[in-house]
Amino acid sequence: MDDIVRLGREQLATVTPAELSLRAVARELGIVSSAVYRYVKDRDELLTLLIVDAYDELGAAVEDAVAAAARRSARARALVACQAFREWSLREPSRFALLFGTPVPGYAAPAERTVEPGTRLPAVLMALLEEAWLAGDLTAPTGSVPRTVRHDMDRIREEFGLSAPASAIARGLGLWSALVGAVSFEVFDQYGPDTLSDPAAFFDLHMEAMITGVGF
Amino acid sequence: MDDIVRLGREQLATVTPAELSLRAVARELGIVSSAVYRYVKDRDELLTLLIVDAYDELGAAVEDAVAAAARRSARARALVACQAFREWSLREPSRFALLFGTPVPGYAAPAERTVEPGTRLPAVLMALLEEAWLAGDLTAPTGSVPRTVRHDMDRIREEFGLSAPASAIARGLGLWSALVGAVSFEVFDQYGPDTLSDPAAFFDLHMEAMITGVGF
DNA sequence: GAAAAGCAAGAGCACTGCTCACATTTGCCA
DNA sequence: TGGCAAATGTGAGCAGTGCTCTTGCTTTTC
Repeated sequence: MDDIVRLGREQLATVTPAELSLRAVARELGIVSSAVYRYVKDRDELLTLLIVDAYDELGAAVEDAVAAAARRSARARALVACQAFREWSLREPSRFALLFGTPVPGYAAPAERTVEPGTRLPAVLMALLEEAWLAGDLTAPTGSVPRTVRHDMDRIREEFGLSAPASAIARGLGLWSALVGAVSFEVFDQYGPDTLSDPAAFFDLHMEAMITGVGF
Repeated sequence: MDDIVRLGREQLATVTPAELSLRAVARELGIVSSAVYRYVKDRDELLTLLIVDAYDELGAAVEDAVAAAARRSARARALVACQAFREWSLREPSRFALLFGTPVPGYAAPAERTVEPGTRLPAVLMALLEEAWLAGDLTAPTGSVPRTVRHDMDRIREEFGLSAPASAIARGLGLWSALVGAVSFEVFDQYGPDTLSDPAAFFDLHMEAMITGVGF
């Protein structure tokens, strides 16, 4: 099992999720293709394993980076988290695609196995937001929040035990999607060719603006 | 040729770009698979055609929406553009994935055919930004812009003939990536299941915040 | 030592992209 | 109208994919 996941992960280094091949895994394992089905029900099953694997590694990378900056401000650590996210993603483009790119065809990730590791990342951002809020370092955004949205944000507050106001949570969620968008642009080469000579600097600038927008 | 593109587009309504099948197109065309190669060099060639097709339709949808709101402020029209982008994407998830999702395996879009239609969208945002700037309705963000980024932004300014300052251009580009990120989250179901009961309201709230952040 | 699991093999099905030699149809020009 | 060349369609074939099923071997368990 470990070998299968490992080989799958290795294959993702050179190949996009959609073309991940069970037969290739079997080949490298020195085993006939059908034998793999002893251990893994499906190609989808392998994908799920790899998704969880990637979420875990990415989550650990971000958490470690944040922990290593423990003495800095919540705002600074939020930027650190974004940078760690970006760096992991650029290092592992295919695994990033697995998590945040086009979902593979008929595959629907089983919620009970992927939601928990998948929330780990936004949870880091939310924890920093909460910390800043409790320390009085977060200025809640002005402007009203629609009732429906407020309701959803309140549910999130409850679920994660947050005391920051709904408007701030909404901004945090926005930051999360913007972060993925920015990284996705880089990994998938969405900026035109040669428009950014120093993508890291642009990313930092953009993310600092986003973080400021959240109220940090 | 038109039939091939049309059938490809229809196929993309039910299937992701990675599993777009030339044979299926041939089948629905009542033609043997190899005959398609008379008209289309490659599967990649068909993908390119569909990409251009999708960019054009999406670009037109956004431009039309903005034009239909011609009497409103630049800021309001920026939100309209974002909403039009979102709506088209939710209506055409596979084509959105074709443009902004995981790039298909070995395929590299030929720049000379896709860059121009692809810049049409950010161009809309930039035009609104420029308009607001010229009207004095745009407050340029404070804070310094790193030299490398400034240089890149200046090149963009020149290319598009913009007079807005580099810092504003950078914010605009950030808005563009954040927009794609937000829509991608919805189309690809990245928010957890049932976290947003009213995604449209959340999107509007988020985008208004982003647009404010740009300085509109 | 025998029965019962666990594991691997290999054939086979339906699908994909793509190539190539061959047949047919079409349109144009003398 | 006849003929010819270009355009178009055919079908077989190669290499690859996911997946299933039957067969056989090996290891564990009783």
